Amino acid sequence: MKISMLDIAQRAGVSTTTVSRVINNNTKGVSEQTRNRILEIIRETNYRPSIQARNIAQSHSNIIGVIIPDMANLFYPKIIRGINDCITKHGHLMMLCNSDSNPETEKQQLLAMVDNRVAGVVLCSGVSNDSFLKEYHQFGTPLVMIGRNSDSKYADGQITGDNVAGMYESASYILGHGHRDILYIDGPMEVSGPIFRQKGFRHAMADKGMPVDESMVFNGDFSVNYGYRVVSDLLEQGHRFTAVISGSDLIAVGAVKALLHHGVSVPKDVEVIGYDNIDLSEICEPALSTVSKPHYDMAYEAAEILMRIIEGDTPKLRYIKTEAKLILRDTTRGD
Amino acid sequence: MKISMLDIAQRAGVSTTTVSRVINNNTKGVSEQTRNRILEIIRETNYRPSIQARNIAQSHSNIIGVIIPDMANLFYPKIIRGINDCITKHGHLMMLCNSDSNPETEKQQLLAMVDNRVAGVVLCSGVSNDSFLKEYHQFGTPLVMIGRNSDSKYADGQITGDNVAGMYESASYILGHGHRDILYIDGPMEVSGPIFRQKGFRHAMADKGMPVDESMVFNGDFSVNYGYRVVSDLLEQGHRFTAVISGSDLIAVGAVKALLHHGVSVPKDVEVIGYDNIDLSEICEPALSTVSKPHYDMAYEAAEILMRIIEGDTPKLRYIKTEAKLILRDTTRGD
DNA sequence: TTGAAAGCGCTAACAT
DNA sequence: ATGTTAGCGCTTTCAA
Repeated sequence: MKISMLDIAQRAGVSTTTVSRVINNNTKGVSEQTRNRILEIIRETNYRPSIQARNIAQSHSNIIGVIIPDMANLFYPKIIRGINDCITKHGHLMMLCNSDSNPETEKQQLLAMVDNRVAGVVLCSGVSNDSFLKEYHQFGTPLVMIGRNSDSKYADGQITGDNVAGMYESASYILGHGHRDILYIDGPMEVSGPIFRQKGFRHAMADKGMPVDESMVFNGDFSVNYGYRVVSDLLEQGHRFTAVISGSDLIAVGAVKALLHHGVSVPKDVEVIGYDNIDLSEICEPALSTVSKPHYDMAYEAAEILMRIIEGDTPKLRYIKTEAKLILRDTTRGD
Repeated sequence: MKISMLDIAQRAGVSTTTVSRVINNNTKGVSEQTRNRILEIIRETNYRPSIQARNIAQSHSNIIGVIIPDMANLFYPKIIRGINDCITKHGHLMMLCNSDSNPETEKQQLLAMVDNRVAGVVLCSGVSNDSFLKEYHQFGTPLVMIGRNSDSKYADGQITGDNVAGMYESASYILGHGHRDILYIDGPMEVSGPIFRQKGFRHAMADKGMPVDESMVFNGDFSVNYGYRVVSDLLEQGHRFTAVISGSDLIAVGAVKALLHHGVSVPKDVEVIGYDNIDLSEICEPALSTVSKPHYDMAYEAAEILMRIIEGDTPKLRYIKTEAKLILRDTTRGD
C-alpha cells in the first residue's frame, strides 16, 4: 500500500487539493469532468485514503478506546457489544483492552489511549485510584465509566447499577423466607461493586434484626470456579446454610453446581440468588434467580454519553444510576 | 491535549530532533544535561508523544484489526482474548469489529482496516467471497483467518479446526450406540463450519450404512434459542429421535434444555453431543459432551502467525488445521 | 474551478 | 552533541 494522494494527483494532472476535494466530495469547486477523471483513477489504482493522515491533519479521531477487566469473562461480551453498536452508528471504531482489573495495567492502557489520540474512552469497572483519574482528566480525553459506584466524579460521564438497592432487594427477598443461615459470596473488595452490594446486604440484615455471621461472608473472584469451591469446601467441612446470596451470576452458578453435586436440592434445601442477569443465568439449569442489570443498555447509554460529549452536544444526563430489579426463576422458591 | 513536540523543543531551547532522540531514548547523541532538562519539561507539561504521528512518519502501525461475527456470542470471547493476549505481548493494540456474518459488512470492515492502516488483520469465520479476498490481498495488509475451512488460500495464514474429522468422530461415537433416529442441528450453511461438519456427519452415516433422514437435518443460527426451538417443535409435533448431534454447543445446550422441559431424560432417553467445547458446555447442567476445539490457542496461534509476518520473519506454519477431540461428559452414556 | 503553501506531529538522513 | 531539512499523507486557507 504505497499509493498516496499525491500519486493520484499527479496521474490526474491536478493538485492534491483537488483530489482531496473530490474524496471528501466537497460538492463545489471541482468540475464534473476532472472529478470523474480523478474518480476513475482512484478506482483503477484501488487507492484508499489514509484515515490516519486525515485525522492527524484535522486533529481529529475516529476511534474510541474501551478498557474492560476481561473480555473472556461472561459478564462483558454484552457490554462490549453495547458500546460497539453505539459508536459504530456514530462512525467510530473500537480499540479494546483487557486490564485484568490490575490498576497499573489499567493506568498504562489509559495512557496508551491518549498516546493513540483516541476520541474518547469507556472505562469499565475501573480500579484506577481517584488521584490518577483526576490527573488523567487533564489530558483532555473524554472518559465515561461503567459500573463503578463512586461518589467522586472524575469522569465526564458515569453509569452504574444501583448495587446497594439491588442487593438490599435480593437479600430482603431471601430473608423474607425465614432463613437464618445465609452464605454471602461476591467478587473482590478491590472493585466497587462488591463493596456497595455488601453494604446493601448488611442493611437488609440489620433491618431484619439479623446479625451477620462474618465467617459466612466470602469475597473472591467473579467466576464459576470460585463459587463452586467456596460451597464445596463449606459443605465438605460440614457447615450448614439454607441460602446463598451472591453478587455475581457466575459465582452463583458455581454454587448451584456444587450444591447439586453434593446432593443438596435447589431450591428445596437451599435457595440461591445471583446478580447481574447475564445470559447464562437464564440458560443454565436450573435457571438462576437473580437481580437484573441491563448490561447492554447501560453500555450503549454510556457510549451515547461519550458520543455526545465528543460531538459537542452536552449530554442531558452525565451520571446515571440504573434501577435493579429482582428476577425470580428456579433457584428460589417463590413467594 | 495541544502540547506537541515542538512545544517541548522550544521550552528546552533545542530542536525537535533532540527531543525526538530522548523520547525514543536513542542512547547516543544527547548530553546527559539536555536529556534531563527535556525529560523534566516533559514531566512538567505531561506531554505524551503522538503515536499516530510517529506511525505516519514511519509508515508503521501498532494496531491489529480483528473482525468476528458477534462478540456477544459465547463462542467468541475466548478467541478475542487469545488474539489480544498475543498481540499485546508484541506491543500492538486491537481494533475490533462485529460483522454479524454479513458479507457486505465484513467487506466494509476489511476496507476500513486498510483505511486505518492497521498492521494486519485477523478475520474470524469470514463470509467474504473468495473473489473479494483475492482482491483484498493487493492492498498489502496481512490477513490471517480463523475457522474458515477453505481450500483456496487467499489469506497469508489460516488456522481451522478439522471440522470434517471432528464431526465424523462425534457422529461415529453416537452411531456406535446403535441409534437409528438421529437429529442433526448446526449453524447456517453460509459459513464453512456447518458445511464441513455436515460432510463429516454424512461420511460417518454412510460408513455405517445408515441413510440420512433429510427432514431431521437442520441448519439455523448458532444460538441456544435455535436449538431449543427445533427440539421443542419436533417434540410437540410428535417426532421421535434418540440422539441429537449438533455442530454447536450453544445449539446443543438449547436442545438439552428443551428435552428436559419436555420430560425427556438426558442421556437416558436421548443422547446429545455438542461441538466446540466452549466454557458453557462444562458449566451447564448436565455438562455437555462435545468435540473440543482449542479456541483460545487457535486464536493465539493465528495472531502469532500474523505477528511473524508483520515482523518480517516468515512463520514456519501458515496453514494449520487443529485436531478435534471428543470430550465425553454427562449428555452421552459412555461406552 | 484550481492550486500554492503552510500546517498537523513526528522521524530520519545528512550536516555541522 | 545538536540542528537543518525533507518527508509521511492528508487538510485548509488564501489567492489566482
